[in-house]
Amino acid sequence: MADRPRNPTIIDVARAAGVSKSVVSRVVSGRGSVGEETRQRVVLAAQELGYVVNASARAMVAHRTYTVGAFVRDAATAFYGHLLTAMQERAASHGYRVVTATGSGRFEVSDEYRALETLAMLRVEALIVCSGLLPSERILPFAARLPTVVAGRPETHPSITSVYCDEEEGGTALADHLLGLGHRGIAVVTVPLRSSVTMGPRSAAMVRRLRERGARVLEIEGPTREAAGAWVTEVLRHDGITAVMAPSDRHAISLLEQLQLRGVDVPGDLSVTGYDGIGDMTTSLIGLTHWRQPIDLIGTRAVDAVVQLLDGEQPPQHHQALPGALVVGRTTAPPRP
Amino acid sequence: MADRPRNPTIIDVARAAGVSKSVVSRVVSGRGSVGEETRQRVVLAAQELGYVVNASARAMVAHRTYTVGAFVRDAATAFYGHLLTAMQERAASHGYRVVTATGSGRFEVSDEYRALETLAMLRVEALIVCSGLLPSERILPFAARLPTVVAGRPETHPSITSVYCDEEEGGTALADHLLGLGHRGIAVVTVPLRSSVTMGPRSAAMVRRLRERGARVLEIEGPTREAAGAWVTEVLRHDGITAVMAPSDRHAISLLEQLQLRGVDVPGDLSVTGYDGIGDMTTSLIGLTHWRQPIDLIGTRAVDAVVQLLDGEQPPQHHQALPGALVVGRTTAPPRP
DNA sequence: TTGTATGCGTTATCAC
DNA sequence: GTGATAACGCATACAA
Repeated sequence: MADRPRNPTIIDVARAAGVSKSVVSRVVSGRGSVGEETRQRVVLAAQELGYVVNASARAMVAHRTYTVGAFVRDAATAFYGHLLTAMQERAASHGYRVVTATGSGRFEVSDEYRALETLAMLRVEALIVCSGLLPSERILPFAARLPTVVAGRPETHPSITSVYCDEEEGGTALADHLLGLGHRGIAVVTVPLRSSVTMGPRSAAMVRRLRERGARVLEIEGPTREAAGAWVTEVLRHDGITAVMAPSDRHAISLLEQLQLRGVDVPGDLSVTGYDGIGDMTTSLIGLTHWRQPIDLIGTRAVDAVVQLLDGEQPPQHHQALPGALVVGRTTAPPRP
Repeated sequence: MADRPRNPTIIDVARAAGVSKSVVSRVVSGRGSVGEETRQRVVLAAQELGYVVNASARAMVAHRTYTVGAFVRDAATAFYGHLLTAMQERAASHGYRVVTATGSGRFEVSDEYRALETLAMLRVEALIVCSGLLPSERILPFAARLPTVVAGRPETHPSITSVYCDEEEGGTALADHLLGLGHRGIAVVTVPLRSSVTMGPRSAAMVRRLRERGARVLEIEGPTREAAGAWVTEVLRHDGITAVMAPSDRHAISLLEQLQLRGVDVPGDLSVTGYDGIGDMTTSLIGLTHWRQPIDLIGTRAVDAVVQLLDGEQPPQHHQALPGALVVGRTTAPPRP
């Protein structure tokens, strides 16, 4: 860094106002009492000098940073972007800042560790983990030292607080929707649990429900969206498949693209469902039938839980499952007779 | 915050390792020399105690935070979400952290001020401003105290560095594309400059170019995407309009939705263009013809510029205009004869 | 109400 | 190579 003028300190302000630094400290922090006239002088002096409190110095003596750390896997996706915004906003209303540690979209284990360590260096007072990939075991060591809540994904570990939208419910509802339309042969693009603790359970729930109710299920393992072409090939190879369930809206979009390329009519030839309901792709334009997660609510509740934890209270529930909603669009219809 | 065990300090580590705190400081910071054997003992002790450096304390004495502040208007939009991610990643590779100040989507002036002040409290070493709304005059006071670069929007002020994708070029290219297809009556959804310094110039460029080349232009002022229905009404009221240009992809999507509702065929009855090329909506599924901004590049270049400024160098160019690209999709076609 | 003194955790400058 | 010691900017208990 090039040489730059030193930032003014309370001492500079004190000198300018002709008082002691204690007085300045009191007026800028708002604690303790100062004469109204003195206060005026100090405020004025501070303004003239362009004084701004030094958060580091304050943190040192206060042993507090009023900061919560958000570990986000990929802020570039609409889901996490929204979540982040909701959390920032809510945290601010509680008097906390949110500092984000986000990774290269795809965290390596070492990156992930570095990210968490950075948060620790910053002395964040609590942690909000937003990542469908990070397994619980890797979170536990941090949860042991810091109030930690997991947002946007199911979590059952007793020592971790969580806020999420029930994946079981969503997967089941979508399955029921298709069954209700009369579909009996349904393909499900599944994601292994180890790849995502959100998409894993939801696709598993879809499969389970469909089987429960006697449908024929074609499972297609589809961890990466790039393989959508292969999924379609697989689906078309089997007779009697009249619907495809994707584990996320983005997966569904990729699917729709491929179907479009091959001239497969949706929902005429094939019904398609998504999952999430975030962003622009599920708008009326595409009309994707999907399960909608209450993303803003997840964000605010996660922050609320963290704040309660910080206040030494116990959040109302250890694991908060928020209600989602089935949104029926135009990509699902009864199968062709 | 509930009472929590104090974090271990170098003193704790020193005691555990049987050395002075100076030694510990040297091994954790990597400066100065220590005996290999001693180092081992210290590293071990640090690990056992779960020691992590305190960034605040370090910042106090070092007068550096290795942190750059990003002021982002709305991280929930795909554009800023991507930008943020790109910046984080690049900054990390330079050894800097990015702390984000983002607002309620729609900043009030006071929020905006508070956000910037928060960044100042944190003693960010530089500022990256990503907001199409914040006028230059409001940035100048900060630019005077901190190396500042504006990312993702045109900027001509001599004391502000900027990295962006030329709005003139994009608007012009899209206009030329439509003219080349044979359109002669074209509606442009414009945004006033005061609402957005990105969308303002680009829509102005569209209008200018179309007029230059003799087309009939219908200007529709459309600051909010919610009014898309009204735009369509306006367009349909005029005879001979065969194309509509939107100031962003999201505007274009809203437009397409409304056109779909009214049964207007795109591109048969009407061609439509967007702008940005971020997110999922411009995928082949929708096939929106648009101008694509090199968003990742904007992010990395902005960070590079900031780092150079920090190093006391002058960035190669004060105002870096990065090349975008015309992406022709399926929402534009020659007008019906 | 105001001022003084102390300590927060770290790095840097010295002696040793 | 190692260990005291002095800042850094602020809050606070205490004295005035």
